[in-house]
Amino acid sequence: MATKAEERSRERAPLTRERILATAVALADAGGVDSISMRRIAQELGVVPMALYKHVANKDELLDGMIDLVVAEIDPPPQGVEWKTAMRERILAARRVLLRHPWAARVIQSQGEPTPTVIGYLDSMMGILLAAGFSIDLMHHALHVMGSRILGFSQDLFDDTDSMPEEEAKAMWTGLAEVYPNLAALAGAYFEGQVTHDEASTVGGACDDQFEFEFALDLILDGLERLRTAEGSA
Amino acid sequence: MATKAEERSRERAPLTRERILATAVALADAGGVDSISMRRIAQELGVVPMALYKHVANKDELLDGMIDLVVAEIDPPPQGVEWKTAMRERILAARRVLLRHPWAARVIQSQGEPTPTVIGYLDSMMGILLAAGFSIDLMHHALHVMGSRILGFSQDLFDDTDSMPEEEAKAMWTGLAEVYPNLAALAGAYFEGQVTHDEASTVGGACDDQFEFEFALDLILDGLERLRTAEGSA
DNA sequence: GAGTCTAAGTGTACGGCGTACACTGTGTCA
DNA sequence: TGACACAGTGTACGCCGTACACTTAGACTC
Repeated sequence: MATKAEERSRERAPLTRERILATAVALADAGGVDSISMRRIAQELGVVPMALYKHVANKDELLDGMIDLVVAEIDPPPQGVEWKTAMRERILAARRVLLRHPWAARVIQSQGEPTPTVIGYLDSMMGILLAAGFSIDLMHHALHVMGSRILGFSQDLFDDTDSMPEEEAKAMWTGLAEVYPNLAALAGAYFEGQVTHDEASTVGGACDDQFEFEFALDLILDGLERLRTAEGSA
Repeated sequence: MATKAEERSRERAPLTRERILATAVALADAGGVDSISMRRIAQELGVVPMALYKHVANKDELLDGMIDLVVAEIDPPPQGVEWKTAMRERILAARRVLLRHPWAARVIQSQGEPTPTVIGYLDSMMGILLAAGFSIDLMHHALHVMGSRILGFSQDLFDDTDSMPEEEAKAMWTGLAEVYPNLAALAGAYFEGQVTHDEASTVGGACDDQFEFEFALDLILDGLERLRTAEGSA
């Protein structure tokens, strides 16, 4: 009967939780979060929707599984460097992963409870702080200060004018500027080339996300470092 | 014919965009974000679902309208105080509003473009910074640093053990602590009463959200103040 | 008044969703 | 050989947002 099984597996690999999750992630990478539906995933796997439920309890659990897959991609923290560098590198590693899976930030936020994998990640972050001599109290505050940034994203309220034709971006900014005086200042500076950001900004966008992310990250890390040394000397 | 109109209005006020939005907000306040569906809102108003579409383009626009209603509740910034105080107060005012409408943070984040009302709010925040002598560049960075916190929330990854029976909370923490060594430290401190937070913590929760929010806010504001004065002297 | 025009509210219907539940088929082991 | 477990199927239900064609009622003109 091996023949039949082989034939079967040649025409279609058996369904597994892993295959389902991988397919779901690929689908989300390609088409955004809206393209993950149980029906769509099943179709991609050449299977009837209800088949998925033999390997995954429900959609919520599937989303958790997808998050785990993504978080597992984050490189471990570098060893033998001071805490600030370790934390900085790890967070930027997380950011790189989340940029590869742009849907993940939103899904992580909209899921209620963090998955064990996420908790494990947080735990290792706590480890870095405690090893550096942070008190438990300050470590606790530190996590709250960093908030979501610790996972490599910081849902901004404004995407600025990413990937918009220059002409259109200009029209938008000046349109807005008529109503909002302070936004006008920002827009003006942008079109004078006055706002530069150290590097040449990404493809003409008004705002280099990566620069802003690191700027904020460093401000926060420096603030925490000051508190840590103050705590140590007290 | 006034009689008939009066009779009609006695039995049911005419449908308006305002009435729809107010009902939607009330519904969300009462039952969370999942209880806002076009059908549910219509039912609440004693009207057929499609009637809503005469006053609201689609569900997305309805959500935008709800956000506007909420953002409009935020008190204006105090006048005649230094920038840090003004910003702090305004952000805490925003937080108070968002605590009254717990669904709003999630909705604001999941809507793509910010509404004009939100942009107006951000613009007034920019005004505070510019008036305090921030350069346009630093003002821009500052907004990114504050991120969502500027609107009074900071989607945390962990809700700690809010509103959970003490017994259950303890079991959860110690259960987690077996697998996650650093979390164990936090749990230990909590149950020894070692982590105190200045005030008595809210109804026995491990973690006083308000305290954490203000701690993070102040750390960030202090960091920005340092950058501002450094910039001024350069 | 009679007739027309407009806009508010209705009713029906479509294609999507997650998933409950009863089924079929196939491989394993007694 | 027959019992059993379990992967995958098929059908169906009750939600969802909303397109589109309709009735109805008030306002406005002649």
